Amino acid sequence: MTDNKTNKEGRIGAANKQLILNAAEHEFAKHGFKGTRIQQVADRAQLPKTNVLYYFKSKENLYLAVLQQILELWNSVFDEATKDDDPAEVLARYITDKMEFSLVRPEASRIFALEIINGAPNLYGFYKEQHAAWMKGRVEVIQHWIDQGQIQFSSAHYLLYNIWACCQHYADFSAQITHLQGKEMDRAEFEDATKSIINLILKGCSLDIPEQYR
Amino acid sequence: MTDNKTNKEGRIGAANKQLILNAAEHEFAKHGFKGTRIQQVADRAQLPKTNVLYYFKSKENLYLAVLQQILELWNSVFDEATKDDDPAEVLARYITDKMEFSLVRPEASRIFALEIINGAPNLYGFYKEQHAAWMKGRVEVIQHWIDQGQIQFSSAHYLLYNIWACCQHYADFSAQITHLQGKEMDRAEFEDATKSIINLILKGCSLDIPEQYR
DNA sequence: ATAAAACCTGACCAATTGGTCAACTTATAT
DNA sequence: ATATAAGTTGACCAATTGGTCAGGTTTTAT
Repeated sequence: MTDNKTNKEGRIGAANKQLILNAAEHEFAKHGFKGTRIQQVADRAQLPKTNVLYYFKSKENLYLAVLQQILELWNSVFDEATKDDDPAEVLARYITDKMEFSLVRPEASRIFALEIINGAPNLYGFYKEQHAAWMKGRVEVIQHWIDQGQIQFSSAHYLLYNIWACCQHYADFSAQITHLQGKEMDRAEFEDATKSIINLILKGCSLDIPEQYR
Repeated sequence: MTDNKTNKEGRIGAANKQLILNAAEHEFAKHGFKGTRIQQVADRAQLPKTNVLYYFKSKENLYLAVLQQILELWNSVFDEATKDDDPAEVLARYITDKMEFSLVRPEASRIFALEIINGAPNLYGFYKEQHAAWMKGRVEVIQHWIDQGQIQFSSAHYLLYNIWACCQHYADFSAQITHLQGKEMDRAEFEDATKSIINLILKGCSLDIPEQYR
């Protein structure tokens, strides 16, 4: 007795859905919601347009599915850090995780950025509260470190914003960086950039940089 | 003898063009190029759609005009800084200028970000070389400071990227910040955020923070 | 005064595009 | 074996939208 029994979709459906989601992520990242054509998604997935609409009832539905899939990957060990952890270790690891995501899933990062720039109309409802709760917990941990004098920074909020900004930048603005440097950043350069952010943030907090992140 | 003689457009045209450009900046920032409807721009400018197309031949033309207008404001005293200037002063001022721009022209910042995220297809040609030349000059100045031991940072490029990222963030992600803080940032908070970035970058470069930016 | 240029706009069109539908084939459970 | 569900797809449609055009009014230079 397989799980498929209770599930409406068979194995073909599951495979095709993933194919379509990947194609859609690519197209939405490149053209935004309005700019993306279902036909283009279908072409990239090598399926007829009608087939795309068979699995995802509408364009909006498809977009929401893409968003949801992205948010499931939006994790880091930082999510579970407590005030008893070492700030330098935790922050350096968080920056590393975020930069890794910018490197391996730049399109997911861009979709997220586009969504926020547009005022996050589609994240409302299934992400808003979750995100606010996450933020509250993380701010508490950081604020504790600040209060205890373990790190020096004016505000836990601004510290997090600055970390996000720097890491997100390498995904969102990769076109600009590629142009300015004459070629795409490779993994080695990404690691240099990661170190530069770790150095910046940790020095900014008056923290020593752990050996493994130097 | 006025300048208007040689100019194709009269004073009415100049005024209406500006009205349309402002409306277009708002719409493009909110919906992107594809998502923006000429009709919406016209409504916002309180003019008939045909009138918009009378002044700007096409949607693309209108968009390019908006972009060009934005780039004209993209200036800072940093542009003219030389290696003989004081790094702390110059960097603090640059951050202040960029944050001021994020505060007073967030929509312009967002259009720029959207353009870059989409691979900057429209900036090619009339901005690409100009921007690369600017970057080259600025990197030279910063690299000189690094070589002379005046500032400590691994790479002039990454330093600039990190500054941009932090400042741009407050314009592009204002929806997220507004949501997380429960209200829009006011000028006082913007100044706190600016100080936090100055503190971060200057400490990251092992620089003392000038009195006026504390 | 008057001609030319600039400005204005309602009516219209061709192309695009998200989505529906009905007829069909393939897979799967019993 | 066979009925039922899942998957497939070409034909088609209604709505949207960027853009044209022709005929008008207003502004401006002389």
